[in-house]
Amino acid sequence: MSDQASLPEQAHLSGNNAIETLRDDLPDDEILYDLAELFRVFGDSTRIKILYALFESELCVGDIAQVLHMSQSSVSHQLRVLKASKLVKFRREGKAVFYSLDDDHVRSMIALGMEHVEE
Amino acid sequence: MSDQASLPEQAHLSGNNAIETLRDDLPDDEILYDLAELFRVFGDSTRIKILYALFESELCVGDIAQVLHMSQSSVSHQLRVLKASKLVKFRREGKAVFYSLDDDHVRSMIALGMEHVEE
DNA sequence: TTATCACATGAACAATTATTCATATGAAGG
DNA sequence: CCTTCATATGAATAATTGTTCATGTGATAA
Repeated sequence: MSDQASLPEQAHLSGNNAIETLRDDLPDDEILYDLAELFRVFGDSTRIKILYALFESELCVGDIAQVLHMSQSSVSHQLRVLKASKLVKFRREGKAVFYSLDDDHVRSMIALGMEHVEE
Repeated sequence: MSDQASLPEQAHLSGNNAIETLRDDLPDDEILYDLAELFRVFGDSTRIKILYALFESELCVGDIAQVLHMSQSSVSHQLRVLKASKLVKFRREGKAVFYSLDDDHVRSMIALGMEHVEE
């Protein structure tokens, strides 16, 4: 976290305290951390697959596991993460728990990401 | 990666091969991996801060380090990651290297993420 | 060339994390 | 009650990754 030994302190920015101004214009650290955390949740193949599987309809945990060829435990663990970030919601129906995308924000995010990936 | 010992195979999905159909509708694994990887790049506080710092104007490495109170080495390492994902571009001017956002995709992504974070 | 500045990079370490295995919870039916 | 099915969760392990430190590269100026 501390600066390295000898920074030349030679700013290329025009103006004297341009660096401080720029720093003060950044959102609070807490907000930036939450933002990074949100992206981190999307940043895992398994979770992305789960979200994609839920694109068209809600699914229960076992079905997600079968669709993705994954263990029930692993899926459940990741659903927990997705739940914590409010990316999915769920409802109970007997023994089964059905998960679905929480809102259209999720679709928008993935769609935007896809645009970049597909160049 | 292999399935767990004894899945009951009791699909809740209507229809017999609904599971296979859903699986086949998913994008290729490679694409989903790339998508996750893109989000993973956004999923780090340092890189998010760097991108934010570049929102208004291009900056050289040393200035970014000063704005974010980080070591030059750490910034450089992360710029490498951002470069590899085509989120930033750069140009050389004498000894300094100036980085800037590659396109408006980056702004859109961050803006969308912010909407979710700010509830 | 030699010295210095700005940046890049390799290695090592610490911290985070996704999966597996085993077990616990909770609902429905007998 | 007891059993079974569906899901959740805790612990342990392996793999990934961000930072630091030290050093390398490339450009400018004397």
